[in-house]
Amino acid sequence: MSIQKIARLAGVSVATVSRVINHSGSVKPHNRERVLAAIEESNYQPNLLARQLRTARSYMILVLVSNIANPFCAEVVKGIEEEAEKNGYRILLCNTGSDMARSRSALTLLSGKIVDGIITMDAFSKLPELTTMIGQAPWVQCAEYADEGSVSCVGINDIDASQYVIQHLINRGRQRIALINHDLSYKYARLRERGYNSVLEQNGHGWRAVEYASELSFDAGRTAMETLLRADERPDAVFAVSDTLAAGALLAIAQAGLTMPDDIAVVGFDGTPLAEMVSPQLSTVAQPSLQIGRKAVSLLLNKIDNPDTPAERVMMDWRFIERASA
Amino acid sequence: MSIQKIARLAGVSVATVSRVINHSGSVKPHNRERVLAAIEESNYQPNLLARQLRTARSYMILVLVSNIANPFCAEVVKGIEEEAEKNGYRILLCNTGSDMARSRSALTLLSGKIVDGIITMDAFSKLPELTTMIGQAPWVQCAEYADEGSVSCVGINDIDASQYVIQHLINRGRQRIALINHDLSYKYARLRERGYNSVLEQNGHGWRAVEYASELSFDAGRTAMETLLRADERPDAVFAVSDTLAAGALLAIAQAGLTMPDDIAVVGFDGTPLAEMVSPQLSTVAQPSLQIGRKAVSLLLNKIDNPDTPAERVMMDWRFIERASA
DNA sequence: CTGAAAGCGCTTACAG
DNA sequence: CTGAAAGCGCTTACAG
Repeated sequence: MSIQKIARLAGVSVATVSRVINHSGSVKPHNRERVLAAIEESNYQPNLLARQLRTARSYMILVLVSNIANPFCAEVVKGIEEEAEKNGYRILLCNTGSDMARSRSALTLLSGKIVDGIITMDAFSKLPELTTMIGQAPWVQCAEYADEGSVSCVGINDIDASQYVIQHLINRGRQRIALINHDLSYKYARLRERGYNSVLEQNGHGWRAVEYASELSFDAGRTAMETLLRADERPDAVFAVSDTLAAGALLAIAQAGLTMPDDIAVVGFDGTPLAEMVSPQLSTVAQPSLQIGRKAVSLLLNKIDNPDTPAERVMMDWRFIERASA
Repeated sequence: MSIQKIARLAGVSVATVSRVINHSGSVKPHNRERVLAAIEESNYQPNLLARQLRTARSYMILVLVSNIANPFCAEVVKGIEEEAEKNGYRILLCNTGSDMARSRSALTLLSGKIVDGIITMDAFSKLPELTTMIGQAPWVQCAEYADEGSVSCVGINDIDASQYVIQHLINRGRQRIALINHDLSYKYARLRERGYNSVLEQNGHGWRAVEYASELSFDAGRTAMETLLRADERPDAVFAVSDTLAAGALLAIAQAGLTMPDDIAVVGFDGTPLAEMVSPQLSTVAQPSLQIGRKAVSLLLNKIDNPDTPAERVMMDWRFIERASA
C-alpha cells in the first residue's frame, strides 16, 4: 500500500496526498476529504523508511548503555525516553555490556543514517576507535564527564560529591575508609577516586584501600567487599560508587558477622530505589537521574538542529541522603 | 558520500560496488581491489535506510516493555538483545509505562516498516486497538501467555508455579496466605491468582486477601503490604507476584515491628538478583529470564522468515528457590 | 564478470 | 491550489 495507490483512489496526485499527510501547503477541502477517505478506507500507513531517506531525518536517537540492568542507568534511560517522546523522537537502545564489538555494531546505525544522533553512558577513553566512528555526528555523553573534543556532556560534579561523602565519614570518626570503585576507564570513576584521595590527604589520613569492581553488579560488590574484609586491617567504612555495589558490600559485611554502621559504615551512590530496599538502608549520593536523561536529550536535539553549537558541559545538582548505613 | 561516488572513484558501475559490499555475485579481483580502496579512502558507509527501503527488510525488531526498571524485565531484554545480535538483528526498545499513547506511537514503527517484527512484554487484553494495529505482522508475546489469535508467546506455566508456592506455604503450616498481585489486565496476574485460589480451595482454606499493585515497584509493594497489615486479621504469609513488590512488602513488615519468617513468611517471583539483595533473602520462583528473551527472538525470526508458520506457545521451566524469607 | 536501468515509497522545488 | 518530475541511495533482474 503506497502513496501512489492512495493518489489513484482519491483521484489526485501523489504530491497532494503528501501535502495532506504532512499538513504542508494547502489543499482544497474537497480534495483533502477524498484523500482522507482513501487513507481511511485502505488503512494506509506511510512508509517511514522512504520518508526518512528522502528527508535525511529519522527522528530517532541511539542510546548506548553498558548495563541496562543497573537501576541508575534504567532511570536515566526513562528520562531520555520521556524527553525524546515529547519532541517526537524515538530511541534505539543498545546494551553494550561494555563490549567493543557490540558497540561498534551499534554505531553502524549512526553512520548508516538510521539515527540522527547518539547518547552514550559508557566509557570511551579506552575506545578511541569508537570516538572516530562517531566523528562529527551529534553526540552527548551522559553521566560521564567529557573533557575534550566536540562532545557535550551532562552529569554531576563527581569530585565534589565524593569529597562530601569522605568528609562525612571522617566527621563521624571513621579512621579507615575504603573505596569500592568501578573500572578506571570511566571518567567518573577517576574523578570520584580523586575526591576520595584528596579529602583523606587533606585530613592527614594515610590509610587507603581501593577495590575495583569489574561491573556494577551485586556480585561484584560482594566480591570486592570480601577482599577488603580479608585484609589485615579491616576498614571501618566503605564508600561504593554505586548503590548496586554497595548492596553487595552489605551482604558481605553481614555474612562476616559484622554490624552496620557500628563495625563498618557503608555509603552508596546514585540514590536509586535499591538504596531503600536493602537493610540497613543505604546512605547515598542522589543523582537527578531523570533530569540528567532529559537534559541529555535537549542538548542533543539542539545540536541536531544547530550543528554549529559548541559543546556544552552541564553539571546537575546532587544531594547526600543520610540513612541507617552511615 | 554515496555508492555513486564510490563507483566513479573506482571506475566501475554502482552494481559492482554493491556486489562487493554485499559479497553477492562475483567480481574480478582487480575490480574488487579498486572498490575496496575507494571505500577505504573515502571512508564510505552505506546508507542503511536506502538499503532497507529497497530490500523491504530492516533487521530491526521493536521491543515494547511496560517498565524497563523492573529487574526481571531488564534481564529478559538482555536475552532478547543477545539473541538478536547473534542473528544480525538490532532492537528498538520502547518503555511504554503501560501508556496507551506511547504504545500506539511506538507501533507506527511497525506499520512504517522500520522494524520487521515486534516482541511485547505488556498487557494487551485492555488494548484491542493495539492488537489491531499490529495486525498480521510477526509478533511474539514474552512472559505473558497469549491464548488466542496468531500471536506466539513464550513464558512459564504461571498456574503451576503459583500453586507450588501456595502449597509450600500451606505445608509450612501457614493459615492466612495473602496475595499481592499485579493489575489483572495482565494474563499472568490472572493465572497466578487462579493458582492461588485453587490450592487454597483444595486444602479447605477459606481465608483470602488479595491486594493489587498499580505497578511493579517497591513503593507499590510496600503500600499493598501496609494495607494487608491494617486488616483485622493479619496474614501469616504473603505471596507477591514480583520480587520488587516482595521487597516493598519486606520493608512494610519490618517497619510494623514484625519478624520474618516467624510472624509472616514472604515469597517473591522472578528470581532476580534483587531477591538476594534484601534481607531476609527472598524465597522466590526463578524464571529463566535470559532464555525467555532468547526464545522470543528465535520464535519471531522464524515467523519473519516463514510468515505461514502457525503461532507457537512455549512454556519454559521454572524452579522454586528457598531462602530465609519463607 | 559487468553495466544500464528500473524501482523501493516517499518529498519538494518548479511551473502552471 | 495542483501535478509532473526529479531525486534520496540503494539492490537486482536482465542483457551482454
